[in-house]
Amino acid sequence: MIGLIPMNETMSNVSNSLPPALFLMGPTASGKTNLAIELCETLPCEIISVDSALIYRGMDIGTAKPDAEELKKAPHRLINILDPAQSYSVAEFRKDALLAMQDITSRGNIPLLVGGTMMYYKALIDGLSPLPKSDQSVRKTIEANAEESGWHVLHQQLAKIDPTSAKRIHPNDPQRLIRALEVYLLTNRSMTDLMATKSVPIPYSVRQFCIAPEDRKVLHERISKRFQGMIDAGFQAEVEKLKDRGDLHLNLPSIRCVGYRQMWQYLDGDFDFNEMREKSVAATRQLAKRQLTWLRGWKDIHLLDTFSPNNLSKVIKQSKFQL
RNA sequence: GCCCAGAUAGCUCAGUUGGUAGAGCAGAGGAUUGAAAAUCCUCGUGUCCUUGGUUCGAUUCCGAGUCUGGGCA
Repeated sequence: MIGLIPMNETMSNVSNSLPPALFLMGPTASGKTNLAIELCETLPCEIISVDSALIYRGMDIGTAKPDAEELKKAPHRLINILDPAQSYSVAEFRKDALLAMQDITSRGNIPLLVGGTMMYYKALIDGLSPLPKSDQSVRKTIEANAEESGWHVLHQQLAKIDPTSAKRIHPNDPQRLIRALEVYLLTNRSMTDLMATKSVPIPYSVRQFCIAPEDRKVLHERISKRFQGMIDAGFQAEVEKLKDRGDLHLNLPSIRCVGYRQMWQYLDGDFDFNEMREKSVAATRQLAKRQLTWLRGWKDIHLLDTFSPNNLSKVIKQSKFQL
């Protein structure tokens, strides 16, 4: 087995006894997938996807999922694991990813985690608190209450049972409000209370890399071109097929994915094709912006030269790690 | 060629009974614990098309011009 030994002081604060793992992060359309596949050609790596959209079967074009040829070259774990009617969670991701990492490590290879879902990385690295999983019926009850008395009243209720969370969560943020109330209804304990404990951090010596754009404009250009490419590749037909099933809708996490939501609304007649295109591209830019917000100030991360991730040796040299 | 309606933020537009203006979208920054490609917070100075006139003062009223729609020839 090949070990990666950190040469850089700032990144060597991990025990040498822990197995290595590589993380490759970056905003959407930055070229993560290509770089990861290249890395696999030279390093004994196996890829684990860190992406909340690639998990869905039948959502290929709009998620920029690696194609069959790429997957043959470099298989990705944690893609195509769910039907679009289902939903995933950060806790399930952490569990699945750790299992996959363990499997890869046990065979003497290095887990290479690639993707842009930053909360998944965060939870994987730092661990999660022992919170209950979501419960649809409880959520329905909460939503019905909100419908009746308004979100502000629910926020006031939260302030009584969990003042710390209420302070943290904005009254206009229904998603987090529901979650905090749900946790209390399911456990009779406040979210703040439960968050006092956290699962152990990741048992790996993690090397984190980021492909960051030197210029936002360049990324915007890539996003726009990529969306046109998706349209040319039959994105509309892909969404039509999902819509024709009849059991999917706009409230599902899958259909809320960037591009899918807008195409769905276009098919509903909410706006014309051009508007759909503009809204989709804008939503993708906004996604990239949020990803960059996570990345800015991310600890122990090494920046890579964005749009020329061509040469593996260069990457390794830049990474300040020695094989 | 004539008539009518427009011309205000990157875009779509509102508005100022004359005291130099504000929404939505886009954009920027931030948050982020089982939906996260989600959800939410904060951020608005721009020759108010040009040019004459009236006025203490015009983006606003009047005239002319330019451009863009629509109608009539």
